Amino acid sequence: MSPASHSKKPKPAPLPRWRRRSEARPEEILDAALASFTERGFEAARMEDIAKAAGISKAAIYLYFPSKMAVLEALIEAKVAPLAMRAQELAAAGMADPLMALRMLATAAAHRMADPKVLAVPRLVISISGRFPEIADYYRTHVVTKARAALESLIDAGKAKGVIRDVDTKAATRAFIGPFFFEAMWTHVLRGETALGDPQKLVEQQFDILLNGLERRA
Amino acid sequence: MSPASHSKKPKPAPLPRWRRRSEARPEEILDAALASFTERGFEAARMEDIAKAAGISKAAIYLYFPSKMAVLEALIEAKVAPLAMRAQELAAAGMADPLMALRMLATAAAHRMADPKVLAVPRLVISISGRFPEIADYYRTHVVTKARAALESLIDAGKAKGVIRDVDTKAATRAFIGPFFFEAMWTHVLRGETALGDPQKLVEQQFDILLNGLERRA
Amino acid sequence: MSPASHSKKPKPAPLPRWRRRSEARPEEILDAALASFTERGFEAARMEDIAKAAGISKAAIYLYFPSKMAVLEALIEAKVAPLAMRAQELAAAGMADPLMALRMLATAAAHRMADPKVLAVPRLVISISGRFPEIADYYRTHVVTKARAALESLIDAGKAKGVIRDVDTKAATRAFIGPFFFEAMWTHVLRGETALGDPQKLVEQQFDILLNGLERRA
Amino acid sequence: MSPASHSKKPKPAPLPRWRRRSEARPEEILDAALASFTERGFEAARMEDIAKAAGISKAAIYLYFPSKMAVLEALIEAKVAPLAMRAQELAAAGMADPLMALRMLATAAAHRMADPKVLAVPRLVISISGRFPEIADYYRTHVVTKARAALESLIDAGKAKGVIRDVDTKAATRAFIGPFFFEAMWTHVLRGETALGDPQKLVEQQFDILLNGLERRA
DNA sequence: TATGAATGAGTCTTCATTCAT
DNA sequence: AATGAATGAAGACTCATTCAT
Repeated sequence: MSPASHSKKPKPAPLPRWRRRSEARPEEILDAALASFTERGFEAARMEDIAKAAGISKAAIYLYFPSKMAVLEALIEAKVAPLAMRAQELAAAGMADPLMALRMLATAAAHRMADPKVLAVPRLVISISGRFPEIADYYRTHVVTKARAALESLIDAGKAKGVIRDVDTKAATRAFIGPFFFEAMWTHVLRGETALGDPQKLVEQQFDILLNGLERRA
Repeated sequence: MSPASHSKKPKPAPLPRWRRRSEARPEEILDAALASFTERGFEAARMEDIAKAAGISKAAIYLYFPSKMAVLEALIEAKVAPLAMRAQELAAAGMADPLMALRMLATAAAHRMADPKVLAVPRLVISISGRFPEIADYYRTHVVTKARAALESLIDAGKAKGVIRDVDTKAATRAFIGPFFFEAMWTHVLRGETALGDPQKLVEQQFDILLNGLERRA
Repeated sequence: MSPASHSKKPKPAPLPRWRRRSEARPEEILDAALASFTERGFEAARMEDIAKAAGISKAAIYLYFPSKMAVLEALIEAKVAPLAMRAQELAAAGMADPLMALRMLATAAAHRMADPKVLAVPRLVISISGRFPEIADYYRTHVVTKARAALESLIDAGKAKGVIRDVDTKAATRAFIGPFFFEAMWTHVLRGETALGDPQKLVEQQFDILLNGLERRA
Repeated sequence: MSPASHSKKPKPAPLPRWRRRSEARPEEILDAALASFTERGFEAARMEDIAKAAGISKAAIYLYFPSKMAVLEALIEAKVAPLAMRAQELAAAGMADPLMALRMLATAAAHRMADPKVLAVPRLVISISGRFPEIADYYRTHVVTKARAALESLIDAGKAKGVIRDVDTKAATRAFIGPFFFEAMWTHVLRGETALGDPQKLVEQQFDILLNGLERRA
């Protein structure tokens, strides 16, 4: 799938300065849409609300996107693009000291997770995956797969360097991502109380187990 | 919250065999609804489709549930009740050998996860949590919290017995649940290929890391 | 129109004593229907409510009447029949002393008006007259026209006897009925406070004006 | 009660001529609604019909009124407002010669009664009074009570001036209104034949009795 | 570019009526 | 005679989308 097949992406190139504002419109719409979609779900979100949140009229959305579905697609695409790139950069940068890199990654993730908006897109993807499987595919291919790949390369590097045991790489990836993913869902989706206002603590605890395991050894 | 306020469940006790049918109706409807809700989302699911899937007319649903929302609530409640109980039983049964109990729990979970329907309710809860936070609360309170509690008691038991290191219990719980949850999402929601047709393998790999950690030690 | 063309009027004549009860059914239904129709209007009244009020099941109504409309027709017919007869009796009985007869009629009317149910049928007729003009016609022909005729014959008798001035008979009829009709609407339909708990007082006041006029004469 | 809570009446002041249309809409809708409600009753009237009669689409009604009920309320309110005012004006104007004023009032009423539409609102109120008593209250308070008050002040003025006998004022009011109200119902609701194409004749006859009474005096 | 007005295509929900027992 | 279960048809209301300006 290629989300964002909305045919009217209006960028005729050189526009006078005083029209810059309207160039920002699509993004404003997308932000408003993300908020609405997350809060009420794709179906229940009303174009009118999105418009209001974006500060324009309902009809104006159609100047930028041909349909509600197109807004969704553009939204996913827009929010996804940066992520894939960052994952690869981080992986590359961390080759020298993979354990340290993982720890930094986890710290960064824990900090970002404090912001509920970070989960917005994944939640949205989960909630519409039944109805629009192509979007799930798109998200998997462009985000999750790449993130996993980045992590796997770090882990493999760690194994090569001898600082990581000879574990199953995919399993190690799951072990790394899983707890954070779960905590995020717990906090922001299920609205459970986080034991830890301090993300740093979350990372430490998780890494303690991740690196040393649970079992008491002699 | 008490989801499932469908007021008309008629059970006057001893009905002739050939009328039993109507007693089964609510459950049939709930099953059909779960399928529809998961596949298309709560909003997009049409009562007509649910009815058709349950083999009755649209209007007949309203003999058993006063509204679409009530169907949703009844659904959550019905699917949740058994879970909470099982969690506590398992925990109790495993006090003697907590590590073994955890391993068995993981194995059971891995096996059940092969069935996409197992994720149906959690997915549904995630997808409507924005719109109906009370349902998220209900699910957290009645399912996730109890499952966590059961796991925590096992882990604490392990620590008491000296077979588990002195780790943060909540973190250990996350480390236990997270990877499975993540793998389930990957497979059934994001439709990613599972490397492992064999759930047993998944458990082993995950436990290898969980118990022994990642770090190579001297 | 012939209201009450419901084909299944079930009266096969000689029924065992223990079935008497079911013979009363049609009337109970009609009473319940009148209450419902008056309270909520013909359209808004639900067969289910009528049934409940009559102490039977919804389906049972259809054993006696083929449709909701038929219930309405039977109802009007049933409530109307006695009235026409009484009007003529009263008129006949009053020929000897018409003024006294009118006064007695008014007194009787005033007393009955204390009971809101008396207005039930007229209200019903008014409220459905737009939709079912035949019913309005039926009511006019069988009730109002006959009542007017009875009054007119009394007034004519009074004129013949010389106790009533040579006024327009129809106008006199209006002058007689109008104030009571208006007061009834005011009290029971518009829910206005009656100045008079005492119907007798209403009659006296009205007759004072009716007989003596408003104008002060020398 | 404050019927007519339709929140979206858009009047941002100076609109181009060719858009005035939309300003007239609410009234057009109300007129169409009154016709439909009177003809078929509130429940039986379909929004689609009202829309068609107003020359717009069903959905368009909802641009101006949030619900069918709101249309009803707005309707009552709109039709009621002018009446109350007029009653008071007339009363005030007639203080000098109350008998003449009453006669003129009656004449005006008789003429207006020739138009079936004049009864539309009262009929509507009667037909829904069971279901929506607040509307009956509203109508009583804002129309009937005021009209009565106006008449009563005229009658009291007549008594003060010595041109009207010392009768019960409320009774005199009923005697004045009643016959016209009854005749209107007879003609337009019960579809009875009016003896009088000539409203003037109706007034004369009625006043003959009203002023001089029925009884023959020596 | 921008929008207020308008609508067609739905969806939930209700209810008179029928059916099987 | 009686009823619980079931349904077809209909109606209020919503909303993505289009149109006129």
